[in-house]
Amino acid sequence: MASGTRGALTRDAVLEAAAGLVRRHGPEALTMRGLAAELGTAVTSIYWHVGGREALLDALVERTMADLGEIRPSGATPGARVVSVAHTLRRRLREHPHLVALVHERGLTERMFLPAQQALVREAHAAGLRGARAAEFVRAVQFQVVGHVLVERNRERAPAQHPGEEELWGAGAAGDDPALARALAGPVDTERLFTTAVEALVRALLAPDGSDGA
Amino acid sequence: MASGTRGALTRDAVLEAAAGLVRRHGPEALTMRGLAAELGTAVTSIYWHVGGREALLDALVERTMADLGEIRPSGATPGARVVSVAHTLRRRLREHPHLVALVHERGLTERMFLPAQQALVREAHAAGLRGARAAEFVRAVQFQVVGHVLVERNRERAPAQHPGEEELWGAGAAGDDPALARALAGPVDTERLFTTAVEALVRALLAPDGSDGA
DNA sequence: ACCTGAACACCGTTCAAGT
DNA sequence: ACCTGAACACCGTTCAAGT
Repeated sequence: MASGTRGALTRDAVLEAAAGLVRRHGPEALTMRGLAAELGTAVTSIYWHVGGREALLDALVERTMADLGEIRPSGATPGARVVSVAHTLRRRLREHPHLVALVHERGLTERMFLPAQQALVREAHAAGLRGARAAEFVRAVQFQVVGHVLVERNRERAPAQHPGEEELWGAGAAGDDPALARALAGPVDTERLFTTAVEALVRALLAPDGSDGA
Repeated sequence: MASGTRGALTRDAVLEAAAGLVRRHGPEALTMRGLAAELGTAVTSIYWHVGGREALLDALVERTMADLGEIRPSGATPGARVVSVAHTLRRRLREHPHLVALVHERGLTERMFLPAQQALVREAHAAGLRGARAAEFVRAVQFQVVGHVLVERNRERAPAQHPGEEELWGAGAAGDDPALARALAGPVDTERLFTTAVEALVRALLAPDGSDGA
């Protein structure tokens, strides 16, 4: 069991082992005692190197968030580049399935978005938005992307829901629109939905005639 | 301490006491032993009436979700009515601060939105959308609203973030747009942001010329 | 049918003691 | 400086026993 690198225990070795545990079995499987067993050391050694469980999870989030890296927009128009930033962030977050929940529990969703924020500001300026309008645009995209990822992760974890949409839209409950009933009863194409929503939001907020101009 | 209604212990009395504990101190404060103490009964009696902790939380979510009630749209146009549905759902969820996290943990965010779904389908039809297009519209609004509430709740729980937007946008980091730097460094008007985002999404998706029409 | 105490198998954390 | 075992104060859950 003790897969720890023999020799002196280091803070990094503890974090590495903890990250592995979380990656393989989720955050709830990370117990101080289990981690110590995996490292072949005493529980209390972990406290010496990284502190308690909370500090350990903090360090883990920090470490994973750091290698999300910077985000390079691509596309011809500001709108297209904003959409590309959204897609990149979503993809990166999906590569670390447990991170999202961990970050959410810690109230760090805001920080999660920081690397993307500068890029979005540049695009907002390029699209002619400035000041408070630009800030609101950046925030709207941020809430949209992070919110979508949270909801998406959520429904992946709980595939069967009762009573769910299937039952609700099973019969001819949708008046005279069977195609709609079928669509709502079936699974969601979250990738497509994400694209649709982000594109719609960007289109509306970058339109020359915003609804709250003045 | 024992605030329990004297006499026979009922499933309802247990749920009532549990709901009070969660409302006052949050879900993590709900322990089987603490609840038993509050009820002036043995821990194991709770197991007889409602089952374990997981079943207890399930019942609590069920019960709170039930009194979210149906949603009546208001407004002159379909677009305005959709926005009103979004606002109503957001307001109701904010009245039960702990519910959102509880529902999220249980993977029930989808169910949370069911009462609003029928109303949205009606408005989609009224706006001329049908079939898959209408379904996608409903889903987009659903993800938007629930996602926003999740992010909003999250940042309320963790007001101080380091390094946060304040530091990032403190200096003249935003090129030549001090108004934007100030806006991004300051707090978020989530209510206004919610309105802006929902209105933008609805405007774009209900526009006669959608970007992905056939 | 309803309620009980005791016991089991876990937790995270602290602390005094070792080297 | 680093690591240890023992102990503390909790958990949720099960079970055999009571009435």
